[in-house]
Amino acid sequence: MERVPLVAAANVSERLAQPPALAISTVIFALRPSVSSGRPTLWLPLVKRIREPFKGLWALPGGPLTQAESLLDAAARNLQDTTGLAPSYLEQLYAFGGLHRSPSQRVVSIVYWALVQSTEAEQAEESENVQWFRADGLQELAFDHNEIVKYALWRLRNKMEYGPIAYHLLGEKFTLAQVREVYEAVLNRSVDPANFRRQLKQTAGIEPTDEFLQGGKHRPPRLYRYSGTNNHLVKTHLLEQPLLERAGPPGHPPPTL
Amino acid sequence: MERVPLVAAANVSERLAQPPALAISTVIFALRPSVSSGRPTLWLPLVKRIREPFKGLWALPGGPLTQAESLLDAAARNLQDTTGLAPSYLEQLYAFGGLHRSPSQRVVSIVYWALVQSTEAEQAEESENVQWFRADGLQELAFDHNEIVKYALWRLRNKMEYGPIAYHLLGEKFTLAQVREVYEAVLNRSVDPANFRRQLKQTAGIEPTDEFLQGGKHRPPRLYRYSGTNNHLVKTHLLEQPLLERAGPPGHPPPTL
DNA sequence: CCAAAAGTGTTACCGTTACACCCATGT
DNA sequence: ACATGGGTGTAACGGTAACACTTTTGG
Repeated sequence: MERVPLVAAANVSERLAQPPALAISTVIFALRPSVSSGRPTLWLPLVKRIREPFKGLWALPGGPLTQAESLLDAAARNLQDTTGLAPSYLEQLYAFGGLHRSPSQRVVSIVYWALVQSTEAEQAEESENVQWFRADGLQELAFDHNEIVKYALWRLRNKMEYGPIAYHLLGEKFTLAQVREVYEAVLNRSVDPANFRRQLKQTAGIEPTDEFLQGGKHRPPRLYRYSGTNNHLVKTHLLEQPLLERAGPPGHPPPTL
Repeated sequence: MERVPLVAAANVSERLAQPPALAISTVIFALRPSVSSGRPTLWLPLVKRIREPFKGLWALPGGPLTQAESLLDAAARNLQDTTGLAPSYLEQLYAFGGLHRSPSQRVVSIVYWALVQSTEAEQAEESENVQWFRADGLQELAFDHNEIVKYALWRLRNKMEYGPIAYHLLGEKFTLAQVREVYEAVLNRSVDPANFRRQLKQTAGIEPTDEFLQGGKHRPPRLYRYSGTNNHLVKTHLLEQPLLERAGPPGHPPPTL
């Protein structure tokens, strides 16, 4: 929400003299069962604009950056404000600073993206002005937010292919099949269960528990736990380059809006 | 409640009311022959601070974001301003927004990183207040700029392992051995010439010319040309996820300063 | 006993790595 | 001729993909 104190009837020269406004927005992903198939799919919460510009359209949660907050804190806070949830993973996506992103004023948005555990996501608040939508096939959003979501999705998919982040969409304990479902949902392709299992077991940070998931129709699968630094929420630390995390910035940063 | 000496006579509440300042900085890489070995190594230009804070220390080139510029334009401009050069590659690195990056004022810096062709880099301007330094083993810099450079280096190295960016450090035409030298210089390890050659030839976007580099002591190597979208300088385009560019955001974003 | 998911074993495939070898040129 | 980097051939290695197979549960 690039809401900015409308600068009343500011004349042009005055507007030019002012620095660009700075806002934080967040793309929040969570898994929810699809209405049709019941299988998990990606959803995200949006906020309805209650004033111009783009009044009535849906937009990413966000707000101005206040003096006392770091960028990360600001992102976490507006995640909390809109959904009532705490992120399981939170990372900077990109800074969007095109000249005409907002018709009324020059705004630079620093956008974060977050993953929320599915167990918590069920309790997420909804209201008249906050609703969840399927991440694919979104309607037209305010500002350049369609592009931003598209880019966030690309990042999520890209990262899921090599990084240990799928767990952040699940609860504390999970079966390997559930992890596989996450991959299939996010990457939108089927994955061989046998090979997938082996790859996961090689991956450090994923530990078997003594528990098994009961209540299924078949052989009860073992539950696992993710023991990677749980603070993936906050300080992704000081530039050690981990083995698995190939990473690198977006091969393609998004259009320079 | 730390006392901040600067900011003239601004009282605290006034400072809190102001939005954080927004600045653009750029980490500019170019290859220059090492003084000792003569082999190419990574260098970058820094600017000496002529006022507080950190007066006398070296810092990344940068400045405030003006109303009329996109983020990318601003980065390109201050690259031009400090070195007199045009970037061959330019990409957003990260937005740094920690609370105490600058002692006097809250500043959010959106940092870009750039590659400059070695042919041009030779003509780069130097002066009392602008000098080039070897990218590794830098002295203490102003602000959090040591961290930023460290992160930019990590990104460069990471990207070089899978992306077609080495060419941006060379001239228009180059031998495969020169490309290999770039890899060796940046990644700091030796690369098998035979295998490297084959990998490059598979890579799309690199085309042989009819010319050969004369004047060497041995068999003249063929010259090649990079025909990838040359606008890698500017619009890295609309989110097509290319095959080679695995990419994904920094596995680890830098410390949230 | 049967269906279906959990979990294991095995093999083919493919890209990378290591390194032996030939080619072309200046001295 | 010979030293040296340019350039090609080839075989071992390692990770992934495909898929047959065994195990364990509920019905």
